[in-house]
Amino acid sequence: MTTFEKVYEAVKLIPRGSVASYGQVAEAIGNRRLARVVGYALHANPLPGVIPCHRVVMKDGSLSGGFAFGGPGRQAELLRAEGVVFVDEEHVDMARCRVRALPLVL
DNA sequence: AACCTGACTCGCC
DNA sequence: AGGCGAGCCAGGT
Repeated sequence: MTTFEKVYEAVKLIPRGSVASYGQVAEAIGNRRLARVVGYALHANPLPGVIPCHRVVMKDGSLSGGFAFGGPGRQAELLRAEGVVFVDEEHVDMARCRVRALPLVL
């Protein structure tokens, strides 16, 4: 099981209507410091249609930026469609929508 | 095969 | 309080 695959597994476990920070995903695969790799993993091989990468945001709730998958605002659009609360146009309300306990991926 | 870099996060200055 | 460096992995040059 490569680190990338673990990342994908963890991200797939994020429940609908919730978001997780890169750090949380990294934590879920056993290493918080892998946060960077988590982001790179999603960028390198998004496995379109399988991995809800729109549910992964920075720890302060900010989205990845306009260069992510569908295009600028696409991520926010998808998240809102799932009922995720936004504090502003590009910041998720982490206090409410962040996953409480992301299962550990082995 | 080695080096650089990239959707991050935290700790130290 | 804000800026910078370190730690992690994989893929391209």
